[in-house]
Amino acid sequence: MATMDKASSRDRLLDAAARLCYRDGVSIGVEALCREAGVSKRSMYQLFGGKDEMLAASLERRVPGYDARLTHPDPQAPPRERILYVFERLEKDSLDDDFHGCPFLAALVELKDPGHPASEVARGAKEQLARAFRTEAERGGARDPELLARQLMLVFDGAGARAGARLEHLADGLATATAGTLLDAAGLR
Amino acid sequence: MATMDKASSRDRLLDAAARLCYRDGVSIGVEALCREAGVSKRSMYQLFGGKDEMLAASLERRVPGYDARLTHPDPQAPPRERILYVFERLEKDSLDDDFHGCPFLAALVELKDPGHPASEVARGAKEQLARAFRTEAERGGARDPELLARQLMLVFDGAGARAGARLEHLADGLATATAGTLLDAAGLR
DNA sequence: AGGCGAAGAAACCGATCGGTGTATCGCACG
DNA sequence: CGTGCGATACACCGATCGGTTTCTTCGCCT
Repeated sequence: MATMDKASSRDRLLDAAARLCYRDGVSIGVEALCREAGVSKRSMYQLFGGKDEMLAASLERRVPGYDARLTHPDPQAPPRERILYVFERLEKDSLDDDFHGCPFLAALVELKDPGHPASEVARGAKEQLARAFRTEAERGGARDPELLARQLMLVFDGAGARAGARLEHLADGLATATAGTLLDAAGLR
Repeated sequence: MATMDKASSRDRLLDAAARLCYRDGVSIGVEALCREAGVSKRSMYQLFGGKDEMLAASLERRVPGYDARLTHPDPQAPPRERILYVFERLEKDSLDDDFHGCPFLAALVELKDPGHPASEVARGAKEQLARAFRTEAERGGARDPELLARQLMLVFDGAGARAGARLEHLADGLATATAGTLLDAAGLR
């Protein structure tokens, strides 16, 4: 069923939404989204019920890949390495010309409504990264794992936002160095 | 000239733009802006030439007050105190129900175009704060003042964005503590 | 008092917004 | 071979977008 040219209408729609919303912001029109996906507006509304729901679904779909991209390939690697890997990845990604920061934070900033379905998805995604930091901080014997995780999130989101807004170039390892300083101070071996 | 009910049309327009854009985002309509300011669209276009220019002017107008608000009242205070004062202010401001983070960073995130007149103003405002950090870092004898200033900006913008997006509560001094750790590591006396 | 310019109100422009209604098409299934 | 459903194309809805035009009103200056 569905026009399976390559992917389902639903998937093409979610991909188009992810790409265009990331590039142009969530204010992008439904018409443009559907045109890009090669799907009729009618199908879009039947599949998702509205722009807000589709936006939320689109963000949700990005979560696993986003997390995987930031996760050190070796689960046994030392906590410090696994944490710093996240910042190294961020720095590498930020070199891309079409890098615009964390898509979840951007969505939260753009739709200022915390009750928006997409906002809740985005919040969940950010909490997931914070939890990952916390877990590694505990594993590494940090003095205050929760505090360290929150500090790392400040640096991660600050670096992402600033690099995305072209306020900062992370090429010299600024984010990694800053995270490393915080790890040192937290006694993370 | 002008209806000087209280302030000039120009000033009322800039204030309305600052308030509404901060609360609802820069996608707010020109109509709503003018209605709020009690100024006709005609006058708006005569005064500023377009929405983009008015938005830029509105942001520019906020710069001095924004800087003043973050600046320690005593210019002779120790650099460490003057730097930490910025983060204390941020934390206090973030408690406000209608806090939505740094208006300049938000504008940069929302209008993704770095060439937008308002984006350039916003970039200037952020550079000004970075310079202030750098100056204090030098005064305090930090090991690498430029690096420290950039690190502090990561924390400042990360904290502002996350608190504004309701991802974090800074009430416990998270930002100040993080900044303090970085100051320690930089050897800032 | 007369007149001039600045500002306001409101209609208007084409385009787009999110969202629907309708009629057609194509394909799988009975 | 139908039949029915899912997807499409496309017109359409009222509202709003940024921006312009017209007309009127009002305040100030000579």
